[in-house]
Amino acid sequence: MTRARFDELIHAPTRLSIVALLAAADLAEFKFIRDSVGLTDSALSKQLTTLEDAGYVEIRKSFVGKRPRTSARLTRAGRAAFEQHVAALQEIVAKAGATVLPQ
Amino acid sequence: MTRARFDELIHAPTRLSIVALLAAADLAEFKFIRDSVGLTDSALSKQLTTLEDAGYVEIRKSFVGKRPRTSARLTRAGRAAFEQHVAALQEIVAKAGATVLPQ
DNA sequence: GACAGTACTTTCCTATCAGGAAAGTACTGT
DNA sequence: ACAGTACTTTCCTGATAGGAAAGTACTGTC
Repeated sequence: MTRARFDELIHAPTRLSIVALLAAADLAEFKFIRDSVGLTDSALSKQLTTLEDAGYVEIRKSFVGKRPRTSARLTRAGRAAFEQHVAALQEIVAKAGATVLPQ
Repeated sequence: MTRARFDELIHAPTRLSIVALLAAADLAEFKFIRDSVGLTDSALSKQLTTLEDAGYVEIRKSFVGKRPRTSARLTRAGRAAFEQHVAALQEIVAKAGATVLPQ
């Protein structure tokens, strides 16, 4: 069972979207994330750096043909932090009459 | 079924705690909330005002003997907003492999 | 009657943070 | 040479949170 730990870094709305997206998508491209969460390039770049600095996200630079392509994926720590945060939300919310269950 | 609507006002960590507490407790006293969420008087007072201004919380001033006592409770709108926000969290999180279910 | 105490509320201030715009980097393609 | 792609970094602004302290309005005590 994943223990509950509220994570302010993950909780922030845009980062929650990003992390949940990465948790679902495994590996996601910069533009796909940007469009999914509705940010500008600069804003997403900074959020990804924040997540990378926290050790939650790994940034992969590769080439598609000759064009650079940046992708992101959750690290093991990032996935654990996300799961723990969801568990923390569950604890908060469960008392109020709803449940957050890991599948 | 409650429709999903992400609510930034409710999402902020301390207000999420306050609203979830009120959703569970029905009517809660100032000091109880303050100690539960770990805020100073001033910080809690401001958060309650914010929630009241949003129409999510009703502040009740009463007397216990001669001493003033402030209590808070969710309004119907506040409860609905909380439930919709939980549903929005479910939508975000569900894609990632977990579920938020209303009970 | 002055002063301490209770129960908050409001004001003041600081620190943080988020996001857009614009400029910068590095390379590709015409 | 110049435009374009794909970001990254810098600059700036606006919003917010929270503590400290002062303010308000009573109550209770010496």
